[in-house]
Amino acid sequence: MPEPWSGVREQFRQRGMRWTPQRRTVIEVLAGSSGHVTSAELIERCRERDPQTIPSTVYRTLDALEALGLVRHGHGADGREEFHVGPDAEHGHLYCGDCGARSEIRAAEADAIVTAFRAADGFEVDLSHVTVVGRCASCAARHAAG
Amino acid sequence: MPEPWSGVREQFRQRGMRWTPQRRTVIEVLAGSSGHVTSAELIERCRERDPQTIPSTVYRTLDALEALGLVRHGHGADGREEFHVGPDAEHGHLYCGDCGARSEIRAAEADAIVTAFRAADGFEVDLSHVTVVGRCASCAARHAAG
DNA sequence: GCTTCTATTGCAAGAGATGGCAATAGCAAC
DNA sequence: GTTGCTATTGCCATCTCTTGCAATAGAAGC
Repeated sequence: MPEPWSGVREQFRQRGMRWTPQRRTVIEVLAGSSGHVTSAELIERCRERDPQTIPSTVYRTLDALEALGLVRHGHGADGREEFHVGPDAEHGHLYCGDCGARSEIRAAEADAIVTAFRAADGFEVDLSHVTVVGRCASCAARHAAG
Repeated sequence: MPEPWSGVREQFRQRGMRWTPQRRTVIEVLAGSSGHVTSAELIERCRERDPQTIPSTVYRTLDALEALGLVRHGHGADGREEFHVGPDAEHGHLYCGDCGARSEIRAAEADAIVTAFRAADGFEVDLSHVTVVGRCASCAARHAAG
């Protein structure tokens, strides 16, 4: 099992949580995923491995993994849940409302956001939970022209 | 009917859309609201005026009003829909994941965000659709201390 | 007022997400 | 291996939001 999943079972046990086949399924699917996954995708892929998969169990497993810091969740532009896997979990997203393009928020912009809020309010932004909606460069240009 | 609702009926008609009792109900409720409203609240208040209110009609009316630019919708921290009413519709939100406190993003921070993305990607941020999640000043302090 | 066109409604069905609760099954201890 | 505690599961109910479709009812023209 690739990092950061190799020690999950022990992490669970150390916290008095149990290692179940259902959780193993979810974690195997996550280990085979990269970047972002929507809940629907996750459930779908879990069902490929185990057709008996129950959605609420998947959601609860994800909650548990989030408590362990192994995944983070955020909400996409339509408000539906998305999960980020792995150590590069700390990033937000840009979403173009016109063409649907998605990209990650880069360090420079991220810093601008975090710093602006920290300075003004002392508010500590949770970047992984940020989805910024708007219009990407090409759509903005097309819109301005046409 | 207070601004910006006084001319809604005409705006509807000019676009070939119809003025119906159901829409009137929704608009009256919106006119009596300020700031943010969740869909659930709206439906609830519409039912107080007209117990026959059907949720899907409310949602479709809100879509129509958004097309007219009279309301804007965004997604709260939990991904559920929220509507902003009136001319000050263009603002984002801060949400504290610890204590649940909500506040509006002020002009200074808003500028920092908009400018950062415009400079870096040419991305035009739709502020009204931004909800930033994190930890408010007092919760951050409490967390750092305890 | 009556007719006609068609935007809207009401309803039913469905997907996504979440919580309660009884039954199940990890796993630690013997 | 067996026992006991209780974290989890599976299922059901609920809530939010969306879509399709037949029936309804605005509103413009006569």
